[in-house]
Amino acid sequence: MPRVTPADRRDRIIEAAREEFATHGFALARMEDVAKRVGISRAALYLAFDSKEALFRALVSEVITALMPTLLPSDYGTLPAPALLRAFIRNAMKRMAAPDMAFLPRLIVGEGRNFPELAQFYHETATICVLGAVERLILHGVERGEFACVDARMAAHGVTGSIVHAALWRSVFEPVGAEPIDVDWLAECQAGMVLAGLAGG
Amino acid sequence: MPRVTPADRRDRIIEAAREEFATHGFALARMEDVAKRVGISRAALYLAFDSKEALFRALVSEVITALMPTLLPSDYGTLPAPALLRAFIRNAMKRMAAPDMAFLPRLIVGEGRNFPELAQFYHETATICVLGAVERLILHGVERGEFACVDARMAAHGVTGSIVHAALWRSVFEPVGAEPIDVDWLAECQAGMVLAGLAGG
Amino acid sequence: MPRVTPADRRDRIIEAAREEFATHGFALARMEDVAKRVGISRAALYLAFDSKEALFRALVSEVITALMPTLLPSDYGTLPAPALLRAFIRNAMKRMAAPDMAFLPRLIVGEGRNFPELAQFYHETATICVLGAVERLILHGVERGEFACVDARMAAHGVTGSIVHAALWRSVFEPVGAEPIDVDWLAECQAGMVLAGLAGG
Amino acid sequence: MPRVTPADRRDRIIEAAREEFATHGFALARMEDVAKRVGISRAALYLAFDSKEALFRALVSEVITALMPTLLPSDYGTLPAPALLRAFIRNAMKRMAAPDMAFLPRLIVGEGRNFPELAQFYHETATICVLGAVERLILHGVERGEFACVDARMAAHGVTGSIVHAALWRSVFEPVGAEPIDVDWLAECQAGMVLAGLAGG
DNA sequence: AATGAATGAGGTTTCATTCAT
DNA sequence: AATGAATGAAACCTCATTCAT
Repeated sequence: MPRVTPADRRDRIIEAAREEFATHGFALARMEDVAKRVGISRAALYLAFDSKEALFRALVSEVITALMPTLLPSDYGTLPAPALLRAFIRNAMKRMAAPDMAFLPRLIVGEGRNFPELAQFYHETATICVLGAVERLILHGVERGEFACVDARMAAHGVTGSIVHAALWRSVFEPVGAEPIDVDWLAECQAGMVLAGLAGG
Repeated sequence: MPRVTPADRRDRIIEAAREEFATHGFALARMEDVAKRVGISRAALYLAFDSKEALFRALVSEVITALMPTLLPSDYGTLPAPALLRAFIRNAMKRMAAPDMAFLPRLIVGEGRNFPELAQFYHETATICVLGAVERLILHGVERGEFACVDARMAAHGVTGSIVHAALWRSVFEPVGAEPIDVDWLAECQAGMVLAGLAGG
Repeated sequence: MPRVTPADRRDRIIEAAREEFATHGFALARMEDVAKRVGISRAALYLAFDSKEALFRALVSEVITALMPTLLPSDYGTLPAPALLRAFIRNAMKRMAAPDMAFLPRLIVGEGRNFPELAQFYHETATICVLGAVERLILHGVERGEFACVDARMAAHGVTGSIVHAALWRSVFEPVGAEPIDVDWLAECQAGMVLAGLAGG
Repeated sequence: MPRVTPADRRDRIIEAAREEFATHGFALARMEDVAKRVGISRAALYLAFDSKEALFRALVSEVITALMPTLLPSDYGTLPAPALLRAFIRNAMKRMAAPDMAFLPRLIVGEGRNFPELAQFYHETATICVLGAVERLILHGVERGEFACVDARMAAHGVTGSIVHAALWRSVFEPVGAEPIDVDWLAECQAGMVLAGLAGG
């Protein structure tokens, strides 16, 4: 039983890749820097991944896969829809804006044109999924008479948009001097606005 | 009287650069492709711009500069604040999501780490400016009793966030198969939600 | 009768070329800088000279041609050979080490490999000529019994070597901090040494 | 135990660089030609040296460093000063005029303006050092009554000048048809002249 | 499994030179 | 006669990737 399993090695490489790709983007990240960060040789990277692209894809996939379960509300029934929605917004915004996650939308946005299948994967796995969950949550509230009848899809866009906005703000603008936002408070305000919009007339 | 003035040439180069940088990002865009698109030699590019970076900066600056005046509401007094805000959201979202503009936030997000001064310029020139204008618009409405007293800054974040969201959706996800959004209708819904949130209790 | 004749123009270009080639050497001198120095366009240079090489050749030839008459002793008969030799050394060393001339051996030495015909021209026109003149002067002295019988050629090498040495010292080493030499005094000492060597046993 | 150690490789590159830089000077030498001469790829050069400049600097430094110990007289005491001086001139002139060394002053003179720190290094490490050694040797002879009291510094200039002269002659003018000089004989004659100059009157 | 060494492909940039005006 | 604008031909350098050991 080896001390360092191949899977461990893979994970350590991906961890290093996260830092490098997050900092420099795909094109400007250097395999050498990834290797240095792991403490192995450049050539050893190619024992675990076929190419720079493959590593990038693996990173993005893994991050998305790890992110999703922590994002979605686990249960739609036990709480009133407004409380559920508020909780989701607070949680998701906090998750997405966390330093180890905020780079993801930045990377997807930045490299989407060069890696369409990644953009697609992100879109299908993350965006669609969250969007759908929020939409269902809203429809669920509508059914139960807790929300007025509105275009649930568009309302969901509003929710996800504000979450991504928080992540991008953190990861793109705060490093260049933007006034930091209080994510909890922003979540609170967004939730208030959305809920007001969803409140029956 | 020359057929092609230097300024014309500069503009044509920037136009070509827009396509290339928008498609490939900074690092993967090739000066040769820009030149080909203009129909001139690579060396001729360097008559107008000192370097690839300089061209990129010029492009971004120019787009931001051209964008701003068309984004902001020109007059805060003649209409009721709710109508004004609704009009702003509709107009700005349409502008930002237009095919020739939606690439901008994508580029800023994607290259912000490598060109911090551009991210900063965008942030200070565009984001702050729009954010401030929306905030003032809301405060203006609050003063006139048309809006309830809320955290105007956070509300403004919600507005700008939804605008950027629309642009990114268009420019990042629709090309990889995302369900197209009806920007007008999204604007309508977002405006409804925001206005509901701002409506006095 | 034009204010600026073509010949004037040619001279002004050569003057500018002297500065640029002297400062940067052939390869690193830029035609644009020459043009700027003259106050004309790059293209105008090509009305006067076929190419950068042609300009360089013209410059070197002209400088050599201008230098020679001022270098050689004009008359071998009126003075005793030792006085003549001393006067030659003093004069020639001063001429060659002057700021507007010291660059010449530097250029010849530096570019000789890339411009063999210039090295050859310099060698035949300047070196051989001076060497021969000094040799004849010495032989003249030997004939008149003023000098001992030595290898006049080798003695002449010593004379010209010290002259070139002074020019290179000035132009290569003084700019990087070498202790400045007093050319007059160096000439005096060299002359003393040479004359001692030539003094009959 | 590798067949080719990194140090070997470095040396082979420097050897190749010597040929190319000696032939073409810094600016016109091509890295590709250096690589070809070594029999490796251009990129491999950059494993050993950071840049063309770095390679050039390394070459010059190395040659200077290798040259110096072989140039200076090792012992000032055992021989009469005149014999010592004569031996030094013969040895140094032969060393400097050797085909693998004569290019050095040529390179320093040619590139000194573009690489001032190399000119300075050469001046401080080689020129000053040799000049000083000769000066001390002369003063030593003066103390012992073997030389007349003259300006030892100027006399030393005469000695070093003639040595450089021989190297430049070999490396610049002989390739373009100059009459070859017999270095041994030239050394003999120069030594004779200098010693005559130094001889007490 | 791991790496030091090597490379090929490619990109930016510079500059002498030309040409239409 | 003069030039602004344009270009083609390099040259340096980088880096993902491979391979012998």
